[in-house]
Parts: sequence; C-alpha cells; structure tokens
Amino acid sequence: MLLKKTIWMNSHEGFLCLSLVGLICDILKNLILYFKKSDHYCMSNKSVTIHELANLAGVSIASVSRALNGKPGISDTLRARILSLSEEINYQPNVMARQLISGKTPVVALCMPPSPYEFSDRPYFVHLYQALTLYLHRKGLVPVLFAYENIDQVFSQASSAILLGATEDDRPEIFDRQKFPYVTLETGVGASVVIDEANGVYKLTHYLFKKGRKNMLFLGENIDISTSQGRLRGYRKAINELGLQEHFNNVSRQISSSLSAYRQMMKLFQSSEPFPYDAIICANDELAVGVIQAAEDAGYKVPEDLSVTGFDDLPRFSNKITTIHQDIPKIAEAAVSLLSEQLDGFPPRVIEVMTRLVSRESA
Amino acid sequence: MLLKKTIWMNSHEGFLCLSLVGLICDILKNLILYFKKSDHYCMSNKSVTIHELANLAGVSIASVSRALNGKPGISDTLRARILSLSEEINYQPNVMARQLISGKTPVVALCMPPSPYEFSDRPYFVHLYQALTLYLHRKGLVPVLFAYENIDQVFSQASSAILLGATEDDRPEIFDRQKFPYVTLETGVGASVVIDEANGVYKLTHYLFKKGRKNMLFLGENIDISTSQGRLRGYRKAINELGLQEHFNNVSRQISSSLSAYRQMMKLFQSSEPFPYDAIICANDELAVGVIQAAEDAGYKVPEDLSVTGFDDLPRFSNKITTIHQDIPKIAEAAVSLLSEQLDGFPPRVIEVMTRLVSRESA
DNA sequence: AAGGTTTACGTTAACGTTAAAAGCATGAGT
DNA sequence: ACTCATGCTTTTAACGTTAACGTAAACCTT
Repeated sequence: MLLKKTIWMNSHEGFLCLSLVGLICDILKNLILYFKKSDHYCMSNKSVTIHELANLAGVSIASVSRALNGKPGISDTLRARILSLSEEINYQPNVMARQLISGKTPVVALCMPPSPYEFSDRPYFVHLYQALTLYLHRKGLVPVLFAYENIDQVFSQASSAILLGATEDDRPEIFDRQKFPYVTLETGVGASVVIDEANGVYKLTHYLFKKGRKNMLFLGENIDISTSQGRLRGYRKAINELGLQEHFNNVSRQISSSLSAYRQMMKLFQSSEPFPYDAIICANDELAVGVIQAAEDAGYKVPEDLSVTGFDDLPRFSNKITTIHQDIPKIAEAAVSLLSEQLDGFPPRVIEVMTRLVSRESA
Repeated sequence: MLLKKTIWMNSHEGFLCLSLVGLICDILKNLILYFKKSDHYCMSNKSVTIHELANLAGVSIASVSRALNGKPGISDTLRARILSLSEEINYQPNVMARQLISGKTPVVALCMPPSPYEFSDRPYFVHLYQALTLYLHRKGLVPVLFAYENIDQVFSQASSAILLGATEDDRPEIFDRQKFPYVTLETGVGASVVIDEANGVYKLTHYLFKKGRKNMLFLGENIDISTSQGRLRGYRKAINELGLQEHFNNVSRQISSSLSAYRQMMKLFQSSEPFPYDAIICANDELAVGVIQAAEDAGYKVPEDLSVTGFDDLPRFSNKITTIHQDIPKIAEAAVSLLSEQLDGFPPRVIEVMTRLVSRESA
C-alpha cells in the first residue's frame, strides 16, 4: 500500500523536510547495513571454471587439472595446448575449492602485539611486515593480520603463525599445547629467528679500533629492551678483548631517541673539556643521528674528530652513517623457513641471522 | 640392498666423519624442503564436521546448519539442543567450505605502499593497522596484507581492498576498470576517508586565542606532505578570522622531527630577544615534543610563557601535550563501512572523520 | 606372440557446507 | 473422510577442485 498525498509547504518547511528526508535516508541505509552484517562479503569474481576450460579444450577436467598442476600422466602436446588455452581465457583456479579439497590452508597468521605502543615506533617492524608479506606471497602463502585480542581465531583460520613483538616469557602456551606451529622473533625460545646483534657490535668495535679509536662510548637507550642489551654485550666483549676502558651511557627513549641523544651529547661536549671520547657507538641509527647533529653543532668534525656508528641501517636515517645492516628480507625468509620445517614435522629450532658492517661517512 | 661394512678409523677421522654426516643431513633436509616447496601448507586442524555433529545429535545436517546460522524452520528446542551440543564438542564450521558454497570471500586486501620509507616512520599507520585488524575481525572479515608488487593477486584473492598510503594521482586504474571496491585514506577521491585536520587546527587556534595568545607560530615539516598542508590551512583560516599576524616556520623531517624542531626553536630562542611568540602550533606531536624540550632547556615555562600544541595524540608522545586527537578506531570503522557500502551497490563516497581537541598540560 | 607394465586419458567420488526441494506428520476446513 | 495448508525435518543437489580408480592402447619382456 502506497501513501499518496500532496503536502503544501513554504520554502522554510521545504528545507526542513528535505534535510529530514536526508536524515531518514541515512538512518535507513545504516539500518540496512546493520542488518546485512553477515553479508558483507562480495561475490568473488565468478571466473571461468575448470569445466569450461575442459569443454573448450575438448578434454576432461582431469586432464586439465593434471596439466595445470604439472602432474604426470598427460602428453606434452596436450599439456601445452591446455596451458596456452588457459592463458588465453585467463583461467584462475578457485582458491577456496582448492583449499577445501586439500584440507589445507595457506594462511599464515601475523600476530601483532597487544599494545602497538612499543611496536609502532620501531620502523624496523614495518619493514619486516613488508618483507614478510612479499616473501609469503612468493611462496604461495597468505599473510593474515591478527591482533592478540583474537588470537583464539588463529587456530581455526591459519596453518601457522608468526608472532611479532612476543617476549621470552610472554609466549602463548595455547600454541604449545595445541602443537600449533609458530615462530617468534628475537626470543631464542622454540622456533625463533635471532639476529646476531652482539656479534655485529663486536665487529664494529674492532673495526673502530683498527681505525685508531681508543676511547669508545656506547650510547644505549632503555637498557631493559632486550635488543639494546645484546648490542651492549657485543661492545663489552670487544672492549675487554682489546684491553680498553668501558664507557657506557644510557638515555631514555620515552620522548624521542635522537633528541635525547642530542641533548645528552651536548651536555657531554660542554661539561668535559677536552672531550674524552673519539668514538660513539650508538645502539641504533636514530641515536646516531642525534649524536652526529650534536657533534656538528658543537664544532666537532665527524668522522675526523669523532667516529659515530649506528645500528639497523634503515633507509630513512642511515644514508651517511656507518652502521650495522640488518638483512630484513633474510630475517623474513628465515621465519618462513622455520614455519615450513615445523609443518614438515621437523622440530622447532633457532636460526641466527648474520648482520653486516656497512662503512659510510660517519666512521 | 644395504651396504654392510665395518670401517676402522682413528678419532680424528671419526670427528671428520661425524661433521660430514651432519653436513649431509643438512643438505638432505634442505633438499627435501626445496622440493616440497608447493606443499608448505598445513593440514587445517581436521576438526569435527557438521555431519558428526548431526550424527551425535541424531538429526540431519540441514537442521544443524539452520540451527547454527539462525535460520528459521526449526523448533526452538531442537535449536537449543544442537547449539549446546555444538558448544560442548567445540564445533568450528569449516571456513573454506563456507566460502566455496557461497562464492564469497571475506578477504579484504590491505595494500602497503611500494616503499615503506614514508610509511614506516609514521607510527600513526601502525596504529591504523591495528585498528583495522580489530574491526575487520569483529565484522567477520579477514585482513590480508598485500604489497603493491603483487597487487594483481588482489583480484583473485580478495573481495575488496584498503589502500594505505595511496596518493590522489597514484591510485590504481586497474581497480577502477574492474569495478573492484576499494577505499583510500586522505585522498578525498572515490571512496575515501578524510580527517578534518584543517578544522582541528582551526578549533585549536581559536582555543589558544581564547586563552589570550596573540602571536602564534605554526611549525610544520616538509610542506609537500598533504597532511601538513591541511593543518596549515586550518591555522591560516583561524588567524585571518581573528585578524592576527600569520607566522609560519617549516623544518625538514629528513632527519628526526623532534630534533629538527628542537634545534629550530633553540635558534629562535637565541636569536630574538625578547621571544616574539606566545604559542607554537606544531603540525604533529613529535614536533611538539622537540619544542617543549627546547623551551624547557632555554628557561621558558610551558604553558605559562609559551603554549605548545601537537597533532595526532599518539600514546607515546602526547601524555602531557595539548593536542588534536585522531580517532583511529573511527577511521578504521569508516573505511570498512565504505567497503561494505560499495559491496552493497552504493556508490563510493567520502567520509570525513572529526577530530577532537584534547586539553592537557602544554597549553 | 602372449603376458605384463606403462602411459594417457576419462569417470567419479570425495571435501564440508548451504539451500532448494521433498517428505511427513499434524491440524483445520470442506 | 478427503483435501489442503503448515511447521518441522530429511534428502539431495549443488560449489570447483583434486585424487583415486577404470579403461583402453601402446610399449616392453621373455
């Protein structure tokens, strides 16, 4: 039943009415969207199926399947014909059907730490995401993001998981109990990728010694962070070997790493004349940036008067810094290998990824 | 045929042999892994199926399906019985079968920009990832990471896409041609979420004026970045309305935002006595951190002598800064709504997310 | 040359789910 | 008593793919 009625109104009322109609439309749309909540998906491009391809080629679907999957039991000529035809009509095998029949899922869960606080201001992690995404796709795997809040969904949706930002004692026992394959970074427990950070700084310290540096200061931040600790350890080992005096300084990363480093250095430059150090080994590139700027502003020449080194070699900071390069693609590759190994039944193990000294202008 | 032979060797040879065996084992393992490359997936936990559940309940699979999906045509008692039994045996419906039968995929592609350069050092994006992940999961959608390098795979694997870090002129025409639903951020073209940044700074400027500030400096960075431009626009509008003098200063973000801001402010503090400004409006929180630190070091009191404001309200920086809060969960929600609307046939539109002034200690 | 083995293909049954169709009681209307 | 509708349940047919199985023909073996 339709309401049919003419309403007279003046222009003011008309405007009111129009905006009212707009409002009602909005409400209705939201209502529709609200109730269609289980139907948010889209038709997957209903592409050409294996049946149509088989029809066009005049063969059975089995032959097509064999041709496409490189399975034996088909003549080379037919295989070639099917493959070229498949190219021609741009056939894309249905991912869901494949998964259903095989009972396998290519989904790898990428689990983000509960609070992105620590996470978000380490650009290193974003680069790692990028590298993992590229590498997983190349392997035919699908990287799906998970927040720790819905970690229980990981089991039913993924085949394995990469835990970013997990700590040694904060690993999910659920995964262990269910024998669910997963990899952590920098924990060294279970299947884990660790970076030989200590060794990197160790090599770096020796490198500086060879360049004639004798009074090296290690500048770290928030020493409770495990990575900073490893880097300090490498410095200490080298310093002890070389019979030099150990100098350690720690700034807070509460605010901004480079600013903290800058102010700390400025204080040192002003308080102690002559300046007692000939090299500053920074726990990361951001600190190094601050140190170099401070040296410049205080009238010291880098690297002539003072060598400055960083760690990470992230593109934003380190175009001129002598630093330790982290091979992020290799780290991603190692993580995926560890998953594969576990899926193939091998026991979890630790892969150590090597770092590389990159000599640039600052040291 | 087994080789059976006793070999005598001395301990040195024995050690050599053992490490050789280890080496060979390693090579073999790598070979296995290499050739099994197409089989990286895992058996999806072969959980209980709808059939077993139906058997246990003594009913048909159709009734179970109806009960689980809240469809009508089933008695309340049976529905309750099936649901409780399903809980009991922890039945998880098979995602792949569901997708296959429905022809729909819940996959939403999250596309990362080609170079994470600009991307990685904006913590804001990481928070957005987190928010998007949470919200998509709540909606039953699956966030899958894609690099721009394999953007062509998006079509066959996802139902829609969220493009992070896309610019106005750098949007993929492929998506438009294929009528593939997608959302961009901050471009304002097609389906897009924009933040009323200009308005945020506009309100902030008025707020400072009400507090008695008359000489306000806007401190931006790399003005070519679109966000900085919008923020500057808001400042200009308010300043003109208030009949005040416009003051604009731009620092390079090449190095570190807060350090650049710190040095710039120090220069200003030292060069001009008395200091001409009573408020610094920073384009983001990082800059504000540097400004506040500089003021403190130069002996100025914040906010008594100098008001300092930021933008973004990211947890790391802004615990004490008066700033403009970006409602990241709301931005995520808006993006997903825009996708849903397009999937439901509505035309793409722009949603503007409002910002909010958060008054804290610095102004 | 008779038998077995390999090769190349076709047929068909899964995989777990949903939805349409069909069955089947029960009750009401004629 | 017969039809018809109704509410609940089962049966069955899809969805697109893979793999096990069948069936010929061709290719060896003795």
